[in-house]
Amino acid sequence: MREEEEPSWFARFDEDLPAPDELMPLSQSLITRDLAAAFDIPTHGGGLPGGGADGAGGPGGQEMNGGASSAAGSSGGGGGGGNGEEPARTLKRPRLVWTPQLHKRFVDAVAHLGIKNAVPKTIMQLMSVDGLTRENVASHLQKYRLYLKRMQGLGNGGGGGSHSSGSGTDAATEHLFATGPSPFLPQGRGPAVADPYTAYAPMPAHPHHHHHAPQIGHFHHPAARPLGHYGAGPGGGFDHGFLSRAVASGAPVGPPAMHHHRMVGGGAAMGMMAPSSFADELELGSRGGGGGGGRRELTLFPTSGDH
DNA sequence: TCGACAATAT
DNA sequence: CATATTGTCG
Repeated sequence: MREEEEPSWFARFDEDLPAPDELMPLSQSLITRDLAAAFDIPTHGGGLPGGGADGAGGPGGQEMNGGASSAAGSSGGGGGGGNGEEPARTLKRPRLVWTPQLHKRFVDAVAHLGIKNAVPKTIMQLMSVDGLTRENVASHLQKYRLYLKRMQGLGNGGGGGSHSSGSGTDAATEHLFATGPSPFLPQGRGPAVADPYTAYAPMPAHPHHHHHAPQIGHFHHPAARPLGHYGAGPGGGFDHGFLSRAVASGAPVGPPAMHHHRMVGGGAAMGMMAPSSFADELELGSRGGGGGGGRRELTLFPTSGDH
């Protein structure tokens, strides 16, 4: 029984979630491609991972070819060589690697916003992920919606089937938007929306029909590794994990120069934005149950219907 | 070859 | 802002 539904959710926002655990937005991923690939990034030799040492596994390097990004590269030779400077301008950004963590943030943001405010712009701001642009979110948003739709339309099966069918709503939905109109809603609008949307569920398995390749997950190539809490420096870095914007390592590789958020000119706008807390925890390596061997990692969300 | 993700264009 | 389309990697 839940008694009062206090706005605790956001209260916890600044409380239990600075999560240094995963404060690694895109920088890592972004650089991984262009910069790292081109000249091995100055990961700040210092040792970004502080101790980590966990090898991240190396940048896999996804596209070695020029592909899209290459260009920047300047392959040519000459020119660019030495640039010690960041080609902030005119550089195309590699590609966004939606790592599970990032996705979780995305989902959480959407969940907390409510379908009504779940618009790319707001989501992006709520996420406070550096380098993330509206287009990125928008693109992913549509994918996410499709996924939800798929699940809804199908009644349920989606979830993997494992859980019961039948019943109803997924647990996820429960803590999804339904309750909790954001306290910081723009105009205070927002009486509960209660949208019958489902949320993201970690479906363990899907009859992936064919597909021969082990294609694991999606974080295949990027070095994507949650490690490395960049941020806070030894001196106190950030106040309290508020905005994680600003990449530490020196070079926000990704974002060329977009430091201007344009707030809504309207007025009240949202005086919020600053929560950098989300419950993120990645559960990897599900071993065990499964069984058997069949380790089929799924992509962010299984989009497989059947072709 | 197809499948899927992300970017881009409308 | 949402949707459709294209390109690329897998």
